[in-house]
Amino acid sequence: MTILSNEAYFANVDNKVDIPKKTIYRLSIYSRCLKRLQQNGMETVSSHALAQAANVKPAQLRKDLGCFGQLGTRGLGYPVELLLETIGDVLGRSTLQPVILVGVGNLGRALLHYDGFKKEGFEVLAAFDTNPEALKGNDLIVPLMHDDEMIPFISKHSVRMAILCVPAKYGQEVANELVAAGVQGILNFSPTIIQVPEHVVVTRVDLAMELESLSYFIDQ
Amino acid sequence: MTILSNEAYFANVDNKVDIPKKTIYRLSIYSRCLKRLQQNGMETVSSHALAQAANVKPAQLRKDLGCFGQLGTRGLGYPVELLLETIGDVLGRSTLQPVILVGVGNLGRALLHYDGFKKEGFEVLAAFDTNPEALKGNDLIVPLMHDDEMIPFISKHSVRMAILCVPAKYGQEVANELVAAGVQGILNFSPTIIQVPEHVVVTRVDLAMELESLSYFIDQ
DNA sequence: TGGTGTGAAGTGGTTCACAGCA
DNA sequence: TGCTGTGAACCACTTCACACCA
Repeated sequence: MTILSNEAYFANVDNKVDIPKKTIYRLSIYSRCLKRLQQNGMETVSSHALAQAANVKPAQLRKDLGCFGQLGTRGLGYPVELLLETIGDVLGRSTLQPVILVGVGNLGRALLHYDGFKKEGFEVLAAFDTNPEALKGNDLIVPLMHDDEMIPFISKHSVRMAILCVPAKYGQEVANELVAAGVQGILNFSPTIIQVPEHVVVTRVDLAMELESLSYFIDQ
Repeated sequence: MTILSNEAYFANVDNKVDIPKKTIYRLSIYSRCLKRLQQNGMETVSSHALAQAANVKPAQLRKDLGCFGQLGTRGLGYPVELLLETIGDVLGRSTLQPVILVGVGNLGRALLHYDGFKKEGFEVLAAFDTNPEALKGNDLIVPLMHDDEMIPFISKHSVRMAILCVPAKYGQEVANELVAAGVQGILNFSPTIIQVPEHVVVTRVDLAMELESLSYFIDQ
């Protein structure tokens, strides 16, 4: 099993070029910055300028972009348009990725209202909870269903990614169901470590932990 | 300025022993696992068992714990109690850390209801928003105030950490205020890169980005 | 025997520094 | 001259492998 626990990592898959895991992560950042530049009518950027916007070193940016061959022109910089396209291709954002969300507590509900997902190419098809009736009153945008319907739903809609927001003690159990149903990527907000088979990728976002390590790094 | 962008890092501060940044991060995980073990009445754990629970290699766990000197006994394992205490000390969780939250949108509201923070030793003292009146109806547990009151509040209560949930376009602006008021650590949920002075630490949690990179790593 | 502690080797990623092209 | 592309040096962390101890 592979945990991309807030840093991390993966062995590369055959048909893809060998792109460092961290580079992939940064590509998303570059993409954001480039969109802003594009809106401002910029047509080219130097590695220096883009790096500054993304908060990395220029050399790092060039190395990252170097994975895709010759993209820039020396003495000039990189064409914004081309860069955006290339990154989009690599991240596979051409089509809208279907996603489901499990566990409609406070956090789950907030994430359902978060519009950033759709903006970045993900569509939350449905949300699942053990007690959907209790939540009916809320103004949810997506269909809310009972857990029992989850597995057939995943198969039917070929869902490959899930956002997991259930309480810690149900994390593993639900993860097992997700994996059994064919989910290959889990974004885990449950404050627990889940064990999954080799081919499944888990990214953990643990809010309390983020605060905890942050507090260590600030001067005392 | 230092960005602990979901991976992380930092140069170490003088008076502390040299603990790798990633180790700090994992200590939080170990702590979680140990608490569970403690509740189950376990008194000792082997590096193998704890490593498995935390999803790391045994050698890694031992290296991590090795930073604090001799903790375990050969042939037996580590005493759960002692380990928890030691980790608690290192992470500085003896006292309740005061924190504020800025930007009470969907995400901000969800985080205010999230009980994991207090459980891990953080207390959200207050929340700030540009339009607190509009939110008055909601059942918030913490005092909700207007942005204008933020800077004096930070000084008055010696707040050193802030959770930033404002829309992207206000991210930098609010961050500047926070820093000016004396905040040293920012947990940034705004989907934007913020620039801060050297001594301030920023951890970014970008939900859409997490999904994006996750989607890259699942098999196609 | 079982399991820690740890030097040494390995790995992945970052940064440098400079050659080379517009 | 300005800025990219990239080998080589560097660095942080991980993993191995084994000495050593209860």
